[in-house]
Amino acid sequence: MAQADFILGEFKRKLDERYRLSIPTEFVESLTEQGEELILVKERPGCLSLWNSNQWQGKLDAGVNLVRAKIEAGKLAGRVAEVQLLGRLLSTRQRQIKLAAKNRLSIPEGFREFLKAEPDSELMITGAAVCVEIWRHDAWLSSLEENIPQFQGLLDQLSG
Amino acid sequence: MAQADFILGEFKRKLDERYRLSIPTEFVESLTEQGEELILVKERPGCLSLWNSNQWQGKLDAGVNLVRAKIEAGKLAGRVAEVQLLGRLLSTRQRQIKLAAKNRLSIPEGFREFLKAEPDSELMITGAAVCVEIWRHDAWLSSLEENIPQFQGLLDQLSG
DNA sequence: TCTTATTTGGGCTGGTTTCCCAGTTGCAGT
DNA sequence: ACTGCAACTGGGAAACCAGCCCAAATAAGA
Repeated sequence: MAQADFILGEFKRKLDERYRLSIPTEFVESLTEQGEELILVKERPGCLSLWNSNQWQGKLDAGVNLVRAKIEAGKLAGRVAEVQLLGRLLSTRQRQIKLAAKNRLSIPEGFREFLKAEPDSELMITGAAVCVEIWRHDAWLSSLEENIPQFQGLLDQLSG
Repeated sequence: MAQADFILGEFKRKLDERYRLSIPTEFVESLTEQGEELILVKERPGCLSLWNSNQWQGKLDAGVNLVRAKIEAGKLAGRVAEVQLLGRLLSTRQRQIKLAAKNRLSIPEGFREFLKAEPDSELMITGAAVCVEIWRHDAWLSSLEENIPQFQGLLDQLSG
């Protein structure tokens, strides 16, 4: 996996009647070595994201460990309900998956409802720099409309 | 590539049934050394622009590379969502491509819809000083009608 | 007019993507 | 525990598409 490079590009794919779709080889190669597991995540509505395990763990562990440490230190004693919620979200939000032959991903129950994609519908698979995202087509369009104008500002902000 | 010279001229070309068209040698030579990659960009409706990678770098990649470097250094760990958004926008807006033999460009899926050009339709390929643009014929005409009157003013403004 | 270069059209091939079928697993009801 | 239904998995086959190449047609130049 070429860690340094951004994952970029967009592809249209069709969900088959068994809720499976094939991920472009290009993306699979930038995400993972052959055979490795991937992490499928519910990050934003109308979209599922696909991460390299290690990268995702790094991103997640950083935050979770902090919380854990705080709990140990008794600093979150009064906020048990919130910690519980966090735990609940951690449970449903992500799942380890493995691609089948021909880079085929079968979207698990639970993630289907979240994506709200019907069998036979068109999906957009796009590179999002650090991960790959699978969008319901209409959600993709509206997300673009909303965010394209901010492009330059965002770039300035991140690079500045 | 003659960096100093403006790229000028216009040519009519036909999109074949496989969404391919040949770029005039003259343009290819001013854009790039043989074999180099080019950047295809959705900049304005009805039109795709074709840039030299390095020149595009000046406009944009400089910033993008900065972001990339920052990520490597772990400086954007807390702003992954923004990086993702940036990646998403980069994915749809631009794409690295390579010309096939005979300077033939095949317009990728995704850019076809943006250009809204049917197979067998007429396209205008025009020099735009710093890049080459590929216009749907009708979009070209209306863009001309709109902008020609401003020519003198623009020239004065830029030279003054 | 003849030669050369450019543009356009189409064939072929190998890799992707989609479709289809069969075996398997898991669950529920009897 | 057995049976039947439904969902999931896997693999093969067909369809599709992009890239590579060649050849005809057209334009340009000598």
